[in-house]
Amino acid sequence: MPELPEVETIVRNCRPHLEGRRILRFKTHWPKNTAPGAATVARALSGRKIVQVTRRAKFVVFQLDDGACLLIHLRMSGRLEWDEPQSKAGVPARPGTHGGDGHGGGRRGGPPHSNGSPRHVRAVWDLDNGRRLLFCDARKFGRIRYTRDLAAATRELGPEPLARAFAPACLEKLLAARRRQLKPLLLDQRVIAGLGNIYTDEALFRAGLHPATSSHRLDREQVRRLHRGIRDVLRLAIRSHGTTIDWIYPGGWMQRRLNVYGRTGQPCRTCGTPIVALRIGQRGTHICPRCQPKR
DNA sequence: TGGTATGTTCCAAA
DNA sequence: TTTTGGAACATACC
Repeated sequence: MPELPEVETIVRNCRPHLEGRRILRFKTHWPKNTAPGAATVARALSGRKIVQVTRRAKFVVFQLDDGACLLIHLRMSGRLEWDEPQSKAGVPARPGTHGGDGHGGGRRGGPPHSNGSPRHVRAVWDLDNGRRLLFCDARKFGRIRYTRDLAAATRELGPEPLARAFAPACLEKLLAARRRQLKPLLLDQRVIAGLGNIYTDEALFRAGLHPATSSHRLDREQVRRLHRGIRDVLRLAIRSHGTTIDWIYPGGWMQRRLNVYGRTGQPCRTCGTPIVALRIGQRGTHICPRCQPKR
């Protein structure tokens, strides 16, 4: 699912269409994943204006005109889409009677829009300009959370790796405070917020570090390279509008620039050694065994 | 059919 | 106490 660069791209894309809009109605078809409860959130959002759309870690954040916030986490397969209200023939958009499950047609191939009707719709925002924003999520792992206290809701998250304040010394401190393998450490949102499986592998490759290295054993130069690797790969991915691997996230082209993720068996772009797939911390992990030697 | 999946969380074991 | 491994969540794709 989307990591920091994909979420950032989504936020930038929908920002001009959402900021200043008023929410007429919010309806979730998957109350289990809506906190603190479908009815409460629907009531709280009704009539509110979206004043700002931002990102924190992998959360899309709608800041509302009463100071409250709506946090959307896409997890593995969530997407934000637009449901265009009227077809040219004046036929109203199909409401999708129950749970928004796939309406038969357009089953084979193609993006969810091939049939004109998005699949797996879990929540809907009706806006004051007649447009409808949809939260679609095949796997139902996504989460929508309403809060009056954004700081409290995001208190557990680590620093933003692209923030100015995130200096090499900051990373050094985070790494030295624990003795964990680098890969699961970097994936831990409480340590650093926003990295996922793709960009963790890519950052470690750029730093020339093996993903199973213990975090407290890096010297200052290695920390500096990792810091650089994280920031460079995230910035390049944002410029590339994220990584498109499968049907879940369209529109990006970072996949052409990946060095190790998804390149098992292909030659390393630096040294030609075939890329190897490992399992570390239950996650598929990709390395160049020559550029990222173990210790 | 079985294995895998861009994520997070909870629990048990080391 | 900290770290690691496994399972669970629910579905689609190869």
